[in-house]
Amino acid sequence: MLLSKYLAPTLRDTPADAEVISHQLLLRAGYIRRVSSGIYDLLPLGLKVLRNIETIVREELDQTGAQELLMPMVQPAELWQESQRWQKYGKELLRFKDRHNHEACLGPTHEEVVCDLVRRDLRSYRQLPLTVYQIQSKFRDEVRPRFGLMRGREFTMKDAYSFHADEDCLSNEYQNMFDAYTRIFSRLGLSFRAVEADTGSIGGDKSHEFHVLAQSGEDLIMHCSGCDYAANQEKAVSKKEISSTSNSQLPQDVSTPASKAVGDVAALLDYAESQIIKSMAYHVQGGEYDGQCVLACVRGDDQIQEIKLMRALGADEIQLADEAQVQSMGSVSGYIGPVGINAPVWMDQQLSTAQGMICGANQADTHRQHINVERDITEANFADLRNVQEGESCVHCGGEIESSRGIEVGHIFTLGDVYSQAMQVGFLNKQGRRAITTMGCYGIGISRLVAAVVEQCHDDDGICWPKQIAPFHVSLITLGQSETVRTASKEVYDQLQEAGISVLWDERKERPGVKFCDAELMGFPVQIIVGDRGLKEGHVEFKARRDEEKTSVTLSNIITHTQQHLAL
RNA sequence: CGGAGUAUAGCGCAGCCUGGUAGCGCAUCUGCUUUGGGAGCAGAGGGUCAGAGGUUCGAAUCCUCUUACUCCGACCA
Repeated sequence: MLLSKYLAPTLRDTPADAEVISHQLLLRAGYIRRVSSGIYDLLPLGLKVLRNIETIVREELDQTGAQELLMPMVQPAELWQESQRWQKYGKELLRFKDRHNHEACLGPTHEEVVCDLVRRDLRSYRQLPLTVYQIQSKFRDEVRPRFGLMRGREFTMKDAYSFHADEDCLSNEYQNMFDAYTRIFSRLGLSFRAVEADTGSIGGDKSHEFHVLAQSGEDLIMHCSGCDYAANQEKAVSKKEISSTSNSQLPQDVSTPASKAVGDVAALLDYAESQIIKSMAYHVQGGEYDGQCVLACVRGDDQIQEIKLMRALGADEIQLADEAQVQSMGSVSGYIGPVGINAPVWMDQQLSTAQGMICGANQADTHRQHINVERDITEANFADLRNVQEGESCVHCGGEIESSRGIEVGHIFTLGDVYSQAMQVGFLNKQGRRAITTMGCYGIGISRLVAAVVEQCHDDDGICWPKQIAPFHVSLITLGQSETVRTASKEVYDQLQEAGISVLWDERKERPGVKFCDAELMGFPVQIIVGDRGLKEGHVEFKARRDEEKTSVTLSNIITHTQQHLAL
């Protein structure tokens, strides 16, 4: 391919609206262009990378015995109504009507469609297990698309779905997928980590996320320095040592004018922050407490983890209560406490045996001290509601918990029968009885991976693609316009292609500096430079993208030298 | 959806406060020179100043509304 004819427009300046490095470099190096918020053109270079990633994903999934198929992007509302998700999914589901006034949506995920497909033909346990997958465009009308390919509204995803006769079989496949994912991300040359995760709106119970470690990651993951334990912050647990105080005094109000924040109260009354019960009122939607307010409590030096709270409550959505809602609970904002409040109380389990605590007294400028949770808050429910913090101890090995930022590029779930029950994906089991399949689902954000790789593989000059997914193996750079260099370049160009090495030939009438800079920016693993200077001695120059130095190689050796470097 | 901001040539920006000829750098085109890490000189093209309304003799500039985009929060591959 000749660069002069190739649609790979590079930019000298960084576009102002690109925040993260992958977005900037992909725009500057001519891989992507923005069409609309969260919606991108993949230019030829970008598409090549995407396809190369797909190939690796495909190879590894085919290895597991999963079968590739392709489901539609446009999906009828009926299927989503059947699974109840037409109501539950919210605004991320882009809905519209066709010319017959039938409601439909753009698929953000394909559980409904795949269940509908499988249930039509599934008769017997003998047909199970079955795993299918597809690589396809998804559309999620994200509230806030950002960071280019990292969080688009339209994006390419590999999604796989497995169907099983029993839980053991599902566990098996889950592990298969876990292993396949590990191979995939390793082959992509990524530094990544699998972490325990919350299952979110997809539902089900067991779940791991695969995170590419990067400063720009949107997720916080907690992991142990001493063992394999790693979890998304939404899910992470830890041991926290708290020096227990015993208290025999009875609860007593204490005046705390203008002291709402935990720190103020602690300072005023000379308490440790961990002696304070931090109380937050939430308005709940969905589940047992639908439409009500509940009170959530953690120690003053902890943070409430709202995802954990939502799961404990079985809620679909929670929001901090507003002033009026706080009043309806019989309290005053800033002085909320679990004693005598007119609302269900949920406390972090660390508080279950706490003594000598202080909390809001539900009246202005007043707190209540000498609280023993067991004695004084008898109606409370307990659950893990707190955010794990760095430096706490691992529940498995006692090691220290550390945190990293990560880009979620894969997520695997055991779904159980959440969808198969709703969609009635049934079969006859060994006993001849009708049973419902148990399911797993497994996603990889392919287009997000393009960005994630760039986040991990770049330097000040541009992208440094791993050779497995680089759009071309070689940038062939011709310096000058002389007949000699052209002829020599053409020869190298032809021979590379014959050897199965893909090459983008920069034969433009540009100055050397421009060509070098563009080559670094685009980031192919190898640069071969043909100039009059070297040709006089019968050689060209070879430069690996990651190396500073160029080496001289004779014209006759350049192909094998390149082959060896790429290990093709 | 809440909060904050931006919108002027392909990209990066100035001009706006204090209303009066639409500008700079890079990119593009032509010519000459140059040619091993984003060249120099000379010339040229390119704009409904996001859109609509208003104020005014006169609006990129002041006012109102609309739209798009970005950033910060809650959701996700």
